[in-house]
Amino acid sequence: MLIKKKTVTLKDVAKKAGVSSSTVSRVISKNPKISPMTTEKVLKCMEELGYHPNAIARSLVSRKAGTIGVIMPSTSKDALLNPFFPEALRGITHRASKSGYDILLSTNDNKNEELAVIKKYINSSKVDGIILMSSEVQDECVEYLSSVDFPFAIIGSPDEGGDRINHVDNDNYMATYELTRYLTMKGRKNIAMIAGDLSLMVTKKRIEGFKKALEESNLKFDQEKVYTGSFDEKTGYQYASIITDLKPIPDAVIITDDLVAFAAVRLFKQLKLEIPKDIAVASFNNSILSRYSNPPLTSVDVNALTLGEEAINLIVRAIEKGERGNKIITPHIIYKRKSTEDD
Amino acid sequence: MLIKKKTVTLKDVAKKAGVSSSTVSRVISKNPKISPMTTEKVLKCMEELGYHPNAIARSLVSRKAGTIGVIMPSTSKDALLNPFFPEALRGITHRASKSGYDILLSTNDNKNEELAVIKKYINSSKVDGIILMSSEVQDECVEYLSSVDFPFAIIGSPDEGGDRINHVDNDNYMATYELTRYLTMKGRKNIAMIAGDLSLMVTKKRIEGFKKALEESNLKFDQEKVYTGSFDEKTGYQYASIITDLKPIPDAVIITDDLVAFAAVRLFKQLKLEIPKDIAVASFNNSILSRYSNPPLTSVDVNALTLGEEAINLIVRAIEKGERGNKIITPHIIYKRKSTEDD
DNA sequence: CTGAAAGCGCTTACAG
DNA sequence: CTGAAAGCGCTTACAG
Repeated sequence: MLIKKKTVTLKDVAKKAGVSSSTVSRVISKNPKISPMTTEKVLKCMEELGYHPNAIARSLVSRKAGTIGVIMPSTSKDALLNPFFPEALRGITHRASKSGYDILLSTNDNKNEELAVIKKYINSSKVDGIILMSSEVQDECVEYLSSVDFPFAIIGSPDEGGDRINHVDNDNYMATYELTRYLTMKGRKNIAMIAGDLSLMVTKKRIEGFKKALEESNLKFDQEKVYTGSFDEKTGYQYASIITDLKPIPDAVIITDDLVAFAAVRLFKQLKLEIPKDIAVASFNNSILSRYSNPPLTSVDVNALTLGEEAINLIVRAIEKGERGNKIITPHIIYKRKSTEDD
Repeated sequence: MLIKKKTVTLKDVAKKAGVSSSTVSRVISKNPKISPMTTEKVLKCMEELGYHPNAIARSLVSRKAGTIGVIMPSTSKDALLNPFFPEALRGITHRASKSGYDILLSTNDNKNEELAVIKKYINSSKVDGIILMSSEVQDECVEYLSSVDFPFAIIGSPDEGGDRINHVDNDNYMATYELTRYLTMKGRKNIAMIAGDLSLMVTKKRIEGFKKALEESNLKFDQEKVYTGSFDEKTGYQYASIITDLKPIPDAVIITDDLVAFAAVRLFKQLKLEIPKDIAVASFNNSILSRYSNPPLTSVDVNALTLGEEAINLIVRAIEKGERGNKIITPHIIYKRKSTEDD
């Protein structure tokens, strides 16, 4: 058994400094009413005793946990393999610490569990606010958080009630519109799309942007050529092989994740399709994979780091000022690479 | 301004149930002395009032935060891009929630900040224990945690004092030994190594294993052919080009990260070297990259998920039973793929 | 500018 | 099996 060092409390400091607890407390919270002399004396005693305020005790009385809960999506087990999440997480932790908050991280296996975690965090008063790293169509977690009016922010877009829900997102509609238009300008006329999980808001938006761009290019939007399903390696192969079975084979494909695109590219190459000559490939996330692919892939950088940082800005305002319905659109960048550039 | 719903406290439940606070508290903590009748009555009142115990208040009196701090390494900015970390994180959060702990996550930009975060966590009583996701030679964070005897565990190996420090690791020495021996059995006689950051313990161990295997194979260990430096894309290109400038060019190279290996492979191919005929490539982490590479890369799977889970097991025992110096070795698997198999 | 007192929401010996 | 009381380490009106 280890010898438990008696913890130094505010009281000890007060006694040593010959002042009241109130005064010490005020020095800690930098209350300007305390005289410089007293402040200095107290500070010195704190130093000498090695005193550190107990965050738990402060939380109890101030009713602020000083903590933000971050909920990783349950959608896909390999979600964390997608560099989007770690990158956004980095933005979150970084900005949070600057804003004086700690991050409570949770992963979960399914939506029920996700909701349970959220309720636990809220009911136990462990967090002051919550960030949802993704949102689904008809997301029950979003609905719950809205219904109890607990401070929260979404990375992504809510299905509905966007004017009441804090969220930060790229303009996925516009990004996909631009990407598609770029392909049509390059002369592509038969464009397929591997769009991701249809229960995700992002998927919905991207398909809309895709559709709009085709229409404006006087190309037919063919629902049959929009493939939806979970994001993983298999998906890439699977849909890519369906696509190559089409007659005629599409001359371009937009894929909503580099990982999936990478897998698709491999199949195309196995089938001796030349990229971009026979089929152009454009994807999202601009991960290292897209740069390392052969040929390098044109990809939309969604700037996950910024999304994470802005999510913290939103949640802090929600917590400290009660703000709701703030919306931030962060810029995306289309990196044009060999996979779509034939010249 | 939102109407602040008065929070339901234990007292409210007590009043409604017509019992004392003590009794309600005992029901919460499932104290077996409370009669079934009373328990039921209290439970019913809790239900009806929508009562949930306040974790902060419990923490204050029980002196347990119910939280484990996880420190991401500061070594490399793109550390989170390496799938090792997200994967380990998933193991951590998953097992932690099963053990009744929440995870406080921190990233930081440098070692000083890392130490500052650790001190903050400890001094403010926000965490019951700390997991370090990597360890350096002469790691000041390890030294600090040891000196104050705060419960902590390392994913990786400590530089010294291993018998007093809880840690979970692969046998990196053995893994690299095996990998090297495998290459020598395949007839490779001139093996180089891109070993990673020399300040990391893992680098040290792997180099030792490499050396040992060469000696046992009666091959000369040439310090000149062990390249150390930070883990990033550039490193791959850089050292790969140094290697290809050697005369004769090595017939195999071991690279301690898939990402770096991937970059190296690209350069080899640009220089028209055939893999594995001219140069075999073996790496670590078995990320998706290694499978997607052309040719697919032989890679050591370190099983990051398990490392994360075991780290929680260690820290929980450290917190709840005061255990120190526990050591867990988790198995690695060498996935042999085309990049080393010529036949 | 400073202090005494009450209280944040719980737990835990102690007593019965 | 249950309750009254003290206390965890802080903050914050209130009073001066």
